[in-house]
Amino acid sequence: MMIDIDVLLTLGATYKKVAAGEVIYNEEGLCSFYHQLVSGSVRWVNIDDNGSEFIQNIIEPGECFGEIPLFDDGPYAASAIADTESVIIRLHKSLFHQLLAERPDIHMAFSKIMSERLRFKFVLLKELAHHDPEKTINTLLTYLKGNKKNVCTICNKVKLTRQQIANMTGLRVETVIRTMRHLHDKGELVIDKGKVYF
Amino acid sequence: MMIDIDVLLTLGATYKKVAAGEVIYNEEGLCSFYHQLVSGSVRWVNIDDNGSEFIQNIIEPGECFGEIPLFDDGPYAASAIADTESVIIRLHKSLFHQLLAERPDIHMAFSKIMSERLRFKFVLLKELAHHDPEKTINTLLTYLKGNKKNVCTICNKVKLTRQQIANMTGLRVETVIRTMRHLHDKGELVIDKGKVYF
DNA sequence: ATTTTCTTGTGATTGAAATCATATCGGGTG
DNA sequence: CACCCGATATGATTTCAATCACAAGAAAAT
Repeated sequence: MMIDIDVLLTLGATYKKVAAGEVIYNEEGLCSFYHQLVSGSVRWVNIDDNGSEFIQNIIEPGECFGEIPLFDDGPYAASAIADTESVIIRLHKSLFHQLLAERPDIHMAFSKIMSERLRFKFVLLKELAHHDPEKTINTLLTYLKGNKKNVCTICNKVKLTRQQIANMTGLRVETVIRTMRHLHDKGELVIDKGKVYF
Repeated sequence: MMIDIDVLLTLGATYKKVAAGEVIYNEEGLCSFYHQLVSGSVRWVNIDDNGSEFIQNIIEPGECFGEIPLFDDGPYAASAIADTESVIIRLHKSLFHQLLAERPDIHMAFSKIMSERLRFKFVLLKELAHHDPEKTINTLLTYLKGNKKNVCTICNKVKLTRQQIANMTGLRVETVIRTMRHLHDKGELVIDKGKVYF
């Protein structure tokens, strides 16, 4: 859990319900709110001219998102789109800064989150630069597993569609499918009803 | 300038001189210090099994580096190597945290730096995923120019070797050379004595 | 229940960057 | 000054992911 919901509500944060597929904010837009996901699923994506998506992050309940412009005052670095019907809680930027000033412990927790996200980018960037699909996918899945991100609530394994893996790595679906078959043959993962469990 | 040097010295920070090529700390190593570059140049790199380097960042005087593990308590995400003879100033991790607690303004400035670095990773990651060398190089150089990073002190243009660009983008030198010749022919940059000015 | 859409799946072809080879240039060093 | 090394330069070849084409299964929408 990022920031306690009661704390946010006390300061005047408001709930917002978004439908599946709804755009919460757009890349390049200006930012006036701190966002935290209460329930559902939100993906953080860059969409290019041909409509293809690069997934920067898949946000789970309790996590914040869109935090970059809260500090550097630039535009949003990526769009946020609801994967499923979701509830988010929003706090106005100025109140958010007030909160950080009053609660150094929350500010520190925030710095930790930013560090973790930066570390994830370091890892993935290094891996993408190597142009080795098998290593890239393996590193991504291992990282997610180690950080309990995008894990199936029932079986405790990382659960992503191959399309999502493709969109997180810049590889094509076909390449991901073929590469994962390799990993599957080596017994490093389970494919059940088409879905990947790592 | 990141943190005022006098503030650091008052808290007990110490100077350290490193020779060109010297490794300041190694990837995967544990972190006990806040690092800030006083003079010289430091590159922040991942080195793979075959010895090829991926440059995460080229640090200039006044900037901090190696800050990720200060917050998430993991190992260093990359190695720091001095490009030229450099002077760094180091503050013990515990004292650094004490400083942040005492000086919310410094903590906030730090959050801003982290945001900017995270944003840079977002931009580059999205670009690498597209597999378009010309766009990747153009985006990298435009970003650096916009943020006045790695800019020539005399002519105010971004100044990098093509090898460095290759190491920052995961492209091969030959590809960068060929691509930049294109950009040069289009008049978008200047090549002088082999060096690139954008 | 049926249509539509998204995802998986697989083979054939292509294209662009990686790789290999080799040479030259320029800065720094002993 | 001569030497060396890193960076630039360029052509030839290779390789492997992208692309194309097409099919079928699963899930969501109507």
